[in-house]
Amino acid sequence: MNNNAANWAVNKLSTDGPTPALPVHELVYRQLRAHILFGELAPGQPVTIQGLTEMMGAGMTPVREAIRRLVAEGALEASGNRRVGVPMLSPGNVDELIHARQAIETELALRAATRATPENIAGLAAIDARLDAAITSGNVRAYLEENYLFHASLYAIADAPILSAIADGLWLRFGPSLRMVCGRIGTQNLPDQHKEAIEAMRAGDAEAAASAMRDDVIQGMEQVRQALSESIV
Amino acid sequence: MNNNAANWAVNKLSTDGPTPALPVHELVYRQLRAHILFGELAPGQPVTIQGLTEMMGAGMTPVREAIRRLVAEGALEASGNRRVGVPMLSPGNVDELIHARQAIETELALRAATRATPENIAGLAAIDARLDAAITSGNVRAYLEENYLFHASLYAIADAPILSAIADGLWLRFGPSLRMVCGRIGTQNLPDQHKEAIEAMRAGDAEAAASAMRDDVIQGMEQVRQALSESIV
DNA sequence: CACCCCATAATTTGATCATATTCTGATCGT
DNA sequence: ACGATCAGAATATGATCAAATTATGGGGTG
Repeated sequence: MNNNAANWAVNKLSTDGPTPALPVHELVYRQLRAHILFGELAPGQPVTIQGLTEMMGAGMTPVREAIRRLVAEGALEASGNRRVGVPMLSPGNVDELIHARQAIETELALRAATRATPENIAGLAAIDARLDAAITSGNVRAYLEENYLFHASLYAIADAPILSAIADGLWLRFGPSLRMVCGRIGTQNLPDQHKEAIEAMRAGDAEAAASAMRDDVIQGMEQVRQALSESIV
Repeated sequence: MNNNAANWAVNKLSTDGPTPALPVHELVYRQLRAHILFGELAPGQPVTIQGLTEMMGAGMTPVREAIRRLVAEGALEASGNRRVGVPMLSPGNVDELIHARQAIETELALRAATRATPENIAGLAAIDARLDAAITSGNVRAYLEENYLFHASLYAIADAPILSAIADGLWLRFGPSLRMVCGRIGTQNLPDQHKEAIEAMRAGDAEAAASAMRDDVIQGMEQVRQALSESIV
C-alpha cells in the first residue's frame, strides 16, 4: 500500500468509502481545497475563519489549521494584516507557473509512462472519456474535476511523492483562475492532449508521453495567461 | 517594498530588528523551521505538540498551527496515526530532489542573474566570504546557515515568489540530511560553485551563472545521496 | 447648503488559552 | 500469546482578549 501524496489527492476527491473517523481539520481542509480547485472561490475573495466555522459547522481550531495548511501550499494568501484570501495571479506568476509545471509535470509523466501497467492506462483512458463527455456537454465543474483527476492519477502512477506534492501545489495556485478561463471561453476550446499521451504510453514510448503532457500543460497555461491579460484590460 | 516569499525567508533567519508584535504561531514556526533547516532535529525524530508547548512556552493552538504548516511544506511528516516527525529520505526521494532542485534553482539563478544589481552581487559575495570562513574553521552550523542564506538571497533577487517558495520547500526536505552529511564528511569537501556564479553575474553572463548554480546543486545533492547510501549500509 | 475629510466609536474578525474528550500504544495479568 | 486496562498524547470546543476594518458624526470648505 503506497500512501504517497498523489494517491491521497486522488482518493480524497470522493467523500464515499469507509472513512475511519477522519479528523475534523482534515475534512475542513479537503472541502476548502475542493472549493478552491474547482472554482467555488474566486481570486481576490476573502476567506474568514468565522465564516468557515459556521459554514462547516466546526470549531475555530480545526478551521484555523486547515487555513494555515492551504496558505503554506500557496492556495491561500495571508495579506499581512491577519486577513486571508484567494490570491490573484499576476502575469509574472503565470510565467513562473508555466516554467514550473513544464519542468515538474514532464518529469512526472516520464516516470509514470515508464511504470504504467495496462490497468493504469485503462484507468486514465476511462477518466479521459468522462472528460470528453464533460467537454461536449459543457459541464464546467465536471471538466475541472476530471481534468485534475487525470493529472493526479498520472502523478500517483509516477510514484514520486515529492514531485507530486509540488505539482499538486501548483494546481492549487492556478485553480481559481482556470475556472475563470472556463467561464470565459467555454469548455470547447480547452486543451486535451491526453489521448496522445495515452497512446504513447500504450506504445511504451515514455518520451512521447512526456512530450504530449508538456504540450497539454503549455496550452492550458497559455489559455490562463491570455484570459488573465484580457481580464486586466 | 517587495514582500515575496524569498525575501521573507532571508529576513527571518535573524530574530533581531524591530519586530512589530509578531504572532506566536509565526515565532514558533520560525524557530521550528530553523531547527529543521540547520539540523537540530535529526531525520526520524518525533515532534510532539506538548513537547513544543513547553519548549517554546506557548499554548497548544499556535504550536499546532506551526506544525501543520511545516507538514504542508514537507518539512515534517504525519505518520497517519496522529504522530508527527522529521521525515527520513529514501534514495528515491533524493532522486526527486535532485531533479526538482536542478529545474527550479537553475531557473531562479537565471532570473537572478539577469536582474542583479551591483549591490546585489556585492551582498552575495559578502555571504560567500563568510561561508568560506565557516568552511576553513569547520563551523558546521555557520556553514549551513550561510549556504542557505546565499541561495535564499539569490531567490530574493530573482523576484519569483512561486519558484522561490518551491525552492524553499525543497531545502526543508533535505535540510536534516544535509546536516548528517556535514557531520560525516566535515565541511572541507562540501561544494561551493558560488564564486563561479558570482563572477558570471559580474560579467553579465546569466547562462553561465545558472550553469554554475546547477553544478553547485548537483554536487551538493550527490553528497547527500552518497552519505545516505552509506548510512543505510 | 451640500460635500468631503478626519477623528472616534462600534463591530467584526483574528489570536490565544484552558479544558474536556477521544484515541493510540503499551503494560500487566491471565 | 492474547486481551483488558491505563497513562499519555492529540483533537476539538468555547471563552476571552486584542487588533483591524467599518460605520458614524462633527467640523471645515467650495
